[in-house]
Amino acid sequence: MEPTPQHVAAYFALMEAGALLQQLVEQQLRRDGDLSYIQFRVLAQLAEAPEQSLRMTDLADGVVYSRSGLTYQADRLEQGGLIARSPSPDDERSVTVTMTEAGREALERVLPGHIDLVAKELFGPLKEPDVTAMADVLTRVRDHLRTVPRGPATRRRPAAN
Amino acid sequence: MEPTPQHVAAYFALMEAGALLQQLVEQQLRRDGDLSYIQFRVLAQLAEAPEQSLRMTDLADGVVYSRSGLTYQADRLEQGGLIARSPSPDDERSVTVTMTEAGREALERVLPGHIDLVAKELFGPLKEPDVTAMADVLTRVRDHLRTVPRGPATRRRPAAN
DNA sequence: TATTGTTATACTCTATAACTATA
DNA sequence: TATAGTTATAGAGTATAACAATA
Repeated sequence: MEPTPQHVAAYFALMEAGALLQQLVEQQLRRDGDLSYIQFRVLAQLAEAPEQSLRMTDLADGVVYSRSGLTYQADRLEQGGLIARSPSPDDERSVTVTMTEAGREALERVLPGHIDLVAKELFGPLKEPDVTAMADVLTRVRDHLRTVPRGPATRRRPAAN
Repeated sequence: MEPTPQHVAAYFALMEAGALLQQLVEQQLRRDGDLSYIQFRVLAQLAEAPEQSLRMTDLADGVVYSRSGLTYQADRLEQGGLIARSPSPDDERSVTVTMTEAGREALERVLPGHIDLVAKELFGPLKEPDVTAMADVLTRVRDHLRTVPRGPATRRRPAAN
């Protein structure tokens, strides 16, 4: 299975573009709101959730994280006053995470620069048809990749024990 | 500047596809050759270089790394016997990094699985025209992103001091 | 027994600044 | 003075396993 130069170019371009864009995004989020990308995604998920609340497990699913890793990030966000944790009403084992007013403000403080950055640095060099093609192709790639078993972060139930 | 749903979809798909693919790649490299992606890239660069040798600075440029970060990785690779460091002949300040035979073997041990993985998980869901479109669009995005000043890793000379 | 979440711990990686040596 | 590279150190993030509490 020899890959063609086109395949090699596409692979490298995806890996490098993804890494570079993420670096820029993290830099912007850190500068404008002292947030990591993970923390930004946690807040963004809470913002879309009913009552700005989700259980820890639901957040971990969305962010593709290990449990303890999410606990770590939740600790950070709680120390900063951006989220609050409370026992869940229905299931006493669960912890409900709620975005605070300060959390919403942090998200809103960061969003305009975020949108600007993406518009300028990602879409700047593209024309409309390019955006359509990119969304089409990468959505299919992402949807496939989501189905591929990954390491510890995804393995909720070890395959064979 | 309201982004269209197409723009949002393209942005999220790129970020997530890039992250998922990188996770899979790192998992494969670790499993097949106990290499991190960075270490893999260092070895790949050395493999293409004349006499399998490059200076530390050239490597840092290629891998987009801070100096001390590269020293750390070089230490690891040297401990594993995959590279060797020697004083440069022309410039006594420089260190020339050379891939050892064990380094080449590690690279070759890892490459088939790497190519298989990418063929299957990245290009599996795509048809040929998709690959062409992806290479075209993402190459332009990457080339633009390369020109954007990033954080510490790139800042060789601080802007204004 | 299984699930939710936390804790303790160790490890990897990255960044900064101070430092040595050479150009 | 500037450049190449290392070192010391500190900090962020992640994974594992053990744990407590609830289902």
